Amino acid sequence: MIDARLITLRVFARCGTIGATAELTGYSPSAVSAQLRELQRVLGMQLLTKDGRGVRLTATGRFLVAGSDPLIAQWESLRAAAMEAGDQVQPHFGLGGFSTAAAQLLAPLAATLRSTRPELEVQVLEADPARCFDLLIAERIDLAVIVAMQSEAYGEDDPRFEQTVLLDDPLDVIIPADHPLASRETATLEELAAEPWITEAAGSTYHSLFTAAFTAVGVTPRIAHEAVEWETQIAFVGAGLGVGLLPRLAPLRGAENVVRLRITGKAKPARRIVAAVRRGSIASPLIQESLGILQVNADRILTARLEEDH
Amino acid sequence: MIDARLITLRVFARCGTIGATAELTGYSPSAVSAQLRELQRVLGMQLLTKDGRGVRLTATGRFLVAGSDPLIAQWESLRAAAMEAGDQVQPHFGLGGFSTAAAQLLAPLAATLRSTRPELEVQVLEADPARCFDLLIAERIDLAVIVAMQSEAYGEDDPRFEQTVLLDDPLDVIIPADHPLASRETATLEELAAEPWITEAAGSTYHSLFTAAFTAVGVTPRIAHEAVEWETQIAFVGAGLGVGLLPRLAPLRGAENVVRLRITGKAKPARRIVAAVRRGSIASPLIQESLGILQVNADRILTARLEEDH
DNA sequence: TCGATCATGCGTCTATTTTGCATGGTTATC
DNA sequence: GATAACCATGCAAAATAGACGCATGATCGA
Repeated sequence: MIDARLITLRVFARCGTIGATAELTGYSPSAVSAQLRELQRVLGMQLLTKDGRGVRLTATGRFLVAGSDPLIAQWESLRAAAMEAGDQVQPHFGLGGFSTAAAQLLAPLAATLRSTRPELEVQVLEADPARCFDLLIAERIDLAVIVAMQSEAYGEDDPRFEQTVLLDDPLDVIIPADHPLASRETATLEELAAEPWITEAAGSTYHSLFTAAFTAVGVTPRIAHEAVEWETQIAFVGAGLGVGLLPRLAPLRGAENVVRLRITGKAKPARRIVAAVRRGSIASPLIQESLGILQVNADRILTARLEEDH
Repeated sequence: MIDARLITLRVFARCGTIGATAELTGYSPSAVSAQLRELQRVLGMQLLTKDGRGVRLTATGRFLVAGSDPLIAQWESLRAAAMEAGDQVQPHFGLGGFSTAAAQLLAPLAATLRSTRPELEVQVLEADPARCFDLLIAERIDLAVIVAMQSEAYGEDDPRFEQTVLLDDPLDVIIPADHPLASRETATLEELAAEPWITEAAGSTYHSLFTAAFTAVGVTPRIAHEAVEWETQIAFVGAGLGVGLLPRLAPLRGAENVVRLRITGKAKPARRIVAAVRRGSIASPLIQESLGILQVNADRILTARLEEDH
C-alpha cells in the first residue's frame, strides 16, 4: 500500500540509473522517468538532479529513501499481522533464487505451495543474490533463497531485510579422474594450492567464496581459467584443464572424467544458504509456511548427507 | 505516499457508509465501492461484509485501519522531515475551520501565506470540527482550526492527530436592550438561569458548550428557542425572545436592541480554539509557519481584549 | 571525431478509473 | 402491511492517467 512511485524511487536509489530501474521494475525507462518526475511534483521536493549523462539523488532524495525503510517495514508488518489475524489468502507470491538454490530448494517449495494453495499464483524468478535483493526492494518477489554474501550493496544485517539461515553447503573440490589424488576421498586445499584453478570471473557472484576459502588457509591459488556456469567448470575439469570448487548441492550428473573430493583440514569452506524477505513481512503466514517448507527440505538434505558420509 | 485506496478505507472506517465516504473524499459512491473492492483484491483480504442495506468493516478491516494509524503518522513525519531538511516547497495546502474560527484566524492565515508563498496553492474549506477531522483523515485538508470538543468520534488525544491550543475564547451573554440587566456590564449565569434561552439544537456542534457552561454552575436553563447561526440567535435576542451565549470572537456587528455582557462568577465559560494536524506532520515547515502565524493572531486578539477590558 | 550510453520529451495508445444510471435488497414510515 | 427512502453495486460509456516507442539532446569514453 505504499505508493508505487516511492517504490520506484527506492529501486532507483539502488541502481543509480533510470534504465536499470526500468529493467528491474518492469517499466520502460520513460515510464520510470515520468513516475519520478510526478513524484517530485506531488511531494513538492526535488529528489533528482542531473549528473553527467545520468541523474542522481539529491540529499533530500537520499533522506527520503533512507527514511522510507521503516515505513516499508511497518507496512509489511501490518499486512502480515492482518493476514495472520484474519486468516486471509494472498493472491500472488513471488520467489527468487539462484541456480542450485533455486533447483534444490525453490522448485520443491513452489511445487508444494502449488498443491497446498491452488488458488495462490506462485511466480519464480531465477536471479543472482544481489539481484534478488533488488527484486525484493522492487516488490517483484517476496522471498529469496540465496547464498549469503557481503556485497558492497547489501550487508548481512541490512535494515530492509530479514534473513534466515537454511543450511551450510560445503564446497567440494573436483579434479580430473586421472589426477594423482583422484583415488582419495578427501583432500586439503593446501595439497591443491599449486594446481591450476578454474573459477568464476573476479567480481562475479561466487568468486568471493573462492577467495575466502583460500585466504582462510593462507595460500594463494593460481587461477588458470574462468567459467560462468558450474556445468562449464565441470567440463573444463573433465578436460584436464585444472581443478575447481563445487558446492555439494551442485550435482556432477555423472560427468566424465571428473572426481569429487571432500575438503578436509582446518578450514572447511562452505557457502551459507539463507532465505531473505522484506523486513516486517516475516510474520506473514505465507512466508512462515514457506520458511517451514524450506527448512524441512534443507534438513532433509543435511540428513541425507550425513547418511551418505556414514 | 500511502495508497489512496487505504486512505479511502480509513475514511470509510470513520463514516460507515460508502455514500458518506464518497462525499468526504470527493469520489462518486461507485468509485469508492470499486476502490474498496480492488483494495481487497490486491491485498487478498476480506475487509468489508454486508450488513443490512449497508456494509461494515470485518475484524480484519478494523485491524488494518487501526494498524494504519502509525503508518500514516510515520509517513507524515518522514515527509515533514524531508521538507525541513531539504527546504522544499509544498505545492498544495488545505485548511479547514468553522465559522468564526475561520473568519478570525483562518482567513488572515490564508492571506498571509498567499503573500509570503505565492507559488503555494492554498485552499480553505469551511466545515464544523467533526468534519474537519474527517477531512484531515481524508487528506483533503492539512490543518484545521476548530473548537476543542470531545465528540464520540474523536477524543482530545486521538492518535491520528496532534492538537495545539491557540486561545480560549470566553462566552458572553447577549440580552435584549430593554432587559433589566442591560445597563450592567457583567452578569452571572445564576442571575440568568430563569431566562428563556436561545441555543443550538441538542447534539449540534456547539450545544455541548452551552450545557457545559451551566452544569459548571449547577443550574438548569430553560431552552426556549433554537437557532443554527449566530446571526439568527442574535436576531432572536434582539426581538426579545430570550437570551443567549455568544463567543467573544463572534461579532455583534451593531445588531439592534442587543446588549452583550461579560459573564462573571466562579465558572467562566469559554470555548477552546485549537489547531489540529495529522500526527507526524507537525514538524513540517509549512505547518510550523502556519501555527506561528495563527499564534501571533491569537495573541493579538488576546492583547486587544485585555486593553478593551482595561 | 565517432560511437555508446543515458535521460527525457512527445505523440499515441492502452489500461485503469470514474461517472451516471439502473437494479436489488433492506429499513423505516405511514 | 404497503410504500417510500436509503444503500451498495453492477454495467456501459466517458474521461483520465499512465505506459510505450521513438527521436532528441547531452555527456563520456575511445
